[in-house]
Amino acid sequence: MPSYHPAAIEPRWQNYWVSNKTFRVEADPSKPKYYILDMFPYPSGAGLHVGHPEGYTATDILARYKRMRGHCVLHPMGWDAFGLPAEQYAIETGTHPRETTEKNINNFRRQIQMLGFSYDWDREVDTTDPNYYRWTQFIFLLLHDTWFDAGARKGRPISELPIPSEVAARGEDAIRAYRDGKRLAYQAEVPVNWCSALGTVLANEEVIDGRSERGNHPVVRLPLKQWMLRITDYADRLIEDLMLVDWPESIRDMQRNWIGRSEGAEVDFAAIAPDGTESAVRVFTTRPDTLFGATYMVLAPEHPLVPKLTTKAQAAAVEAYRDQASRKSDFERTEMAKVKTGVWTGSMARNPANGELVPVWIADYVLAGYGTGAIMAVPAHDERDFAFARQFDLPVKVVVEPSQAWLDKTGSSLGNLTAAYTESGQAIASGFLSGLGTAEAKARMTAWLAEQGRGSLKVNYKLRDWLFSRQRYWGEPFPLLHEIDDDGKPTGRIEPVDDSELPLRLPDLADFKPSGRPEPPLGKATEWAAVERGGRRYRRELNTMPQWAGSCWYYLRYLDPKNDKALCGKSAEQYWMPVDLYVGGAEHAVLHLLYSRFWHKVLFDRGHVSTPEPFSRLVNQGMILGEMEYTAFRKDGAWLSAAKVEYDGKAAKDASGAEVESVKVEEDAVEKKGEHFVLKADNAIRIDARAFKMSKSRGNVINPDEVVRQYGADSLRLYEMFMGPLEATKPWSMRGVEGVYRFLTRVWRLVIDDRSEENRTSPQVTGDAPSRETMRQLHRTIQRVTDDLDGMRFNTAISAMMEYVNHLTPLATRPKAALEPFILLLAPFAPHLAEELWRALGHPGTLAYEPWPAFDPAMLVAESIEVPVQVNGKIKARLTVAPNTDGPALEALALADEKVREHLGGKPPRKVVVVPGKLVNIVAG
RNA sequence: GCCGGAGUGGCGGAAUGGCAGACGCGCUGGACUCAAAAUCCAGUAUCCGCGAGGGUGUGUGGGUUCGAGUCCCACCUCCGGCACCA
Repeated sequence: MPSYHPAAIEPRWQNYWVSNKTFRVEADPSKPKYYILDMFPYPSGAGLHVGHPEGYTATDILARYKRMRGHCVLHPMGWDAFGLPAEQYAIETGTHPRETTEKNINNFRRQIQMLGFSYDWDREVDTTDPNYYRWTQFIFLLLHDTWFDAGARKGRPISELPIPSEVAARGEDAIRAYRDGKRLAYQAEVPVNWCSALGTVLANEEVIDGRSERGNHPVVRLPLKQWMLRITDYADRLIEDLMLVDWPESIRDMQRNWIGRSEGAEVDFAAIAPDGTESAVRVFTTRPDTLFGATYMVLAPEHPLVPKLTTKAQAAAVEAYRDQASRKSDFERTEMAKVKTGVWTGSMARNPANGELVPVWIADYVLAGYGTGAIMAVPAHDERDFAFARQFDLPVKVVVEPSQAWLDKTGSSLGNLTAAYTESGQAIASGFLSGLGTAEAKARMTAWLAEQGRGSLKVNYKLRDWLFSRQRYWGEPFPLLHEIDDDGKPTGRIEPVDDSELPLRLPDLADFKPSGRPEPPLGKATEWAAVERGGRRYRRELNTMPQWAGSCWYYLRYLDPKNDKALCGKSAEQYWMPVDLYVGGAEHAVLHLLYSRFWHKVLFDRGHVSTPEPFSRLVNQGMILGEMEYTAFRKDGAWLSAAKVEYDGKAAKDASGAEVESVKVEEDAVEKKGEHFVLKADNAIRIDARAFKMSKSRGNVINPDEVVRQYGADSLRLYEMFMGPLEATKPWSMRGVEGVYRFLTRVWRLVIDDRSEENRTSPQVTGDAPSRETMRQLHRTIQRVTDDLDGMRFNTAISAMMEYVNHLTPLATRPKAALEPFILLLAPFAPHLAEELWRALGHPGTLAYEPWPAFDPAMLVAESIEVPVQVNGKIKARLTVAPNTDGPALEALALADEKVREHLGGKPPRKVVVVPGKLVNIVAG
């Protein structure tokens, strides 16, 4: 075979690896383990895009590298295959989601195998396989069986929940209700997104600006009984244990922000209703130190006390406001944030600190779902309250002394603030707090409130409990039974399905069309849903689990995928866990990773896993954009400079908001002038130059099948790694693929005689000893590639190998001893080519477990090195010296240099800085 | 608005505080060829200069240092996330 022909060699090696099970792995306690995991994909109908192989290639390279370094490597792949698209397709065509899913999985598997990844396919998992979701159901039952012991800060079996005697006294049903109220999985009335036009419930991500993503129909919020998971109980541990993992700080930050822990106090205000009765209105504040500055209160429009506190005179206004607020979507409520709205209820409340009466308002800037749904407003020290007070002319009372600098900067005075002062400072006009600093005043006020029985320390979270049920077909059924009475009504008693009956399989449906009512499709499976046990009648839970469920724990199933006694065996778990490296897209930075961590902690508390955190190290691959695009703009046939155009990638508008035409221009019609690209034909016309996210509608999607067909899998792998740092966002370039392909071709020709008809090594490949310089280059390359792999710097590792090939190419002979270690270095990156060349060099079998080449530091020393000499920081001369020349010798050589003396002009230097082996800098007088 | 990340040739990008632009793409010239492709060789930040050579350069402005792409301060732009969470 004369020339490099990936289409011939790649499938052959892929078959070899699969049929020899080259990458099958079993726990081997004599070796160090390495668990390297990819975020498994949702097998969509569109197939793989080039973003998938980016992370997969990085992990594959490391997996192969670690094997060669003698690690026992677990590197599995599977499918996150429940989800909406297959169900939508079923609704439209009647094809069972099972069929669609199977087809898509087969296509994904084919594409992934075509890229030569070294997965252990014996461990493949599929979340829709009953043998898999049997254990998803098991974990749900475990959550249902667990309560969170706040004292011990851990989850414990519900059987260990202490029952208060007054509850016990009320009998079995009371005990049952008490337990149900404490379980980590519980039911609650929660609003869902109901779209009557589509006749279905939608996920949050399917709702955009209060309308359905498909069809743009209105969506209303409708309360429905839902399963919730008590993730908020684990909020503190989820924050604290971020300290245990080696993750990007940005991701940990995002998780902390998402959880949004804030410490403060709950305070009771006594609100006086129009009928004269008092009711406590509880507020949450992080600034109890400013209580003396509270000049009004605000309740969320939905707050339950609103009707009671509304006076007759205000009733109409309040009712109108509440009605208006209820129809606003969350989006509108926040988008309109610039202008604050609200209505006075007509009532007053007593400030517990000073007994003053303050008006009670309702306003939608207070959220019903956070804290207590009510606040004390301190306009002097809170921006939102300040804006509201301005809007409605409410009093502003300063109780924290601003710094003079702040007053100057904002042009404020104590009697007349122009903005809220939100920083800390000394309390003033605050009774017993006056004179204290903010931190101390907070503590003091909280203690005082507690003494008075009017408040207490409180921690709140932005994180809400996890809405865990979906009104969908294609998801895991809940293994729960609702008891029903003789009239067919639920009694409220819920029985878990016995473990021995798992998996609880999804029933087959003939018709996947939505029922038109906000009820789950499983309601149609009447036979399946009706169950009788011990003379009692039950109806199965009809909701299904969200897509997150299966992906929450899949990393555990890989450890022991065939186990039918446990989700994974103890010894496998103890050997392999935790995951050493987890690679995936940043879009899962919060939800998937938070949910997984939560489940893992529950499994940990209940003794199913032995590590507090599942993923020791996390790396996010960057996004791959489409090819660079140059866009010019035209209006009425005349070019318009991009400087005058607003362009979002789709529509272009000029300054007046009128639509303008956007025209794609070729690269060679464009040149760069200063900061911007302009038309070559007319330099006054600026061009928009950008790379966009790949999307079907844009038509800039790169299909990996096509790349492999043209250049081969090794080139695709190499290019994806060569583009730039793994974490960076970077644009695709077909020419770049061609570049690495040429590199691989050069490697091929280094070894194979491409003029011969047969596949034989080039006559230049000899058994000679390599020259000293070649050995130095080889060892330098080994060192660089090894260091770069350890630091996941794939792009520079490839550069190093290219440099080495550039060194070897012009040589008259290519000693085997210089080639073989290099082939091993290349193997993780371009495994098919490396295997082929390894065999051509006379080695039978696979190189997958050959030891990684070691470098000898003694070989790295060059015979001579060049040391630059600077005068006043500018290079003026170069010295060629022995590598070990010491400082004084370098200094003497530098000062003796003719050019240096010229620049010094006979004057003695003021100072000489010598860095041996690096440079000499002479500071002239 | 807040929290992250990033700004380096025509492009992707490289540089433990010590020779800016490695490597690749593109481009230019040359070799090979009847010719082309492929391949190989040489050049390629920018300005001045025929040249030797010299000046300027890592988003902007300041600073620290013998020396700054790298460290510090202020600002600008782009990307990602969050967004009335009291």
